[in-house]
Amino acid sequence: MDVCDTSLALGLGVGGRSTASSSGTTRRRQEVPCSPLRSLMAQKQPSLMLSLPHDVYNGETNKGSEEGRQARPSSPHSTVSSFSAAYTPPTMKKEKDDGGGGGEEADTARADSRGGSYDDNDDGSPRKKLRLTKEQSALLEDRFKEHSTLNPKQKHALAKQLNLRPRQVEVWFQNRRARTKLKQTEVDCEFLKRCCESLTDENRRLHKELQELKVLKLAPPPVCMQFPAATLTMCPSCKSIRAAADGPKGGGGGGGGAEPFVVAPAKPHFFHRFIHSASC
DNA sequence: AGTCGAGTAGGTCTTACGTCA
DNA sequence: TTTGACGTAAGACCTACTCGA
Repeated sequence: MDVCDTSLALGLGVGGRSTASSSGTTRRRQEVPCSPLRSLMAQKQPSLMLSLPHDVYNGETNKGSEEGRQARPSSPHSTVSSFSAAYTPPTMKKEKDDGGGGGEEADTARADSRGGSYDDNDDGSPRKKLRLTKEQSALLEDRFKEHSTLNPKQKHALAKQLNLRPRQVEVWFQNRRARTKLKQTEVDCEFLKRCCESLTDENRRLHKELQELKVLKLAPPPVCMQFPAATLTMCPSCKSIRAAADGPKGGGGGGGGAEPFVVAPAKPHFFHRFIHSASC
């Protein structure tokens, strides 16, 4: 019999998500993309196969997620535009019904009352960058925690509430998603690194054990092995292995008080979280 | 140097519309 | 004339990248 190969395969199947993580099928992702490693981390146990399923994100996807779909204007000629008053591509129609947002574009142009840092100047002078107030940021954060994406209705409502343009809200969410994802990627990367190190150590250890076993195999069998298998019994409670006193053949004079040979319960030498299932 | 609002490029998806068998 | 399939344009929205305050 051959000794099986105990080397560990460390498969880091980093499924290539094409740049178009928007692998197309999704329109509106409702939540922060669930990192492929989330589940792994949840287990707190690296697996031997650290594969990143090709598109976990798409698992969440919602070809059928109608919330976003419904929220979306059903026709190019309908309703809501996410573009701000400041930027309206020539080809685009001005929004007609804007869900009551018709007037809010005017509002939002004067978005900040705290210094007018954001003004739509037609005179060509560069626009100053907006800094959101603490209150605005806090509310946006709250909403982001609830949903990482907004449907147009929510966007307009939030914009109105914050006295911002819908476009600004939209951009904030876009940036927030991007930066959340970036952070998550860094965390995932760190986690994978640790997994890799851990598995490398484990592999090394198993190789060492394998060598030891090979040496043992060449050595004379341990004492317990000198008994015929049929004469060995294991105590169900203490798991001790005993040589049965009255074996089929050799009971002979054993019946008396002859203390049978006792082998201490074997430690599960090979047990390890990584290989437990495999060895069982 | 890091943060963050904003612009842009390029992608997918849906809808409306025209054409054709 | 009607109808279904198909191609296309337009618009909306997304991610990724980038810039600049």
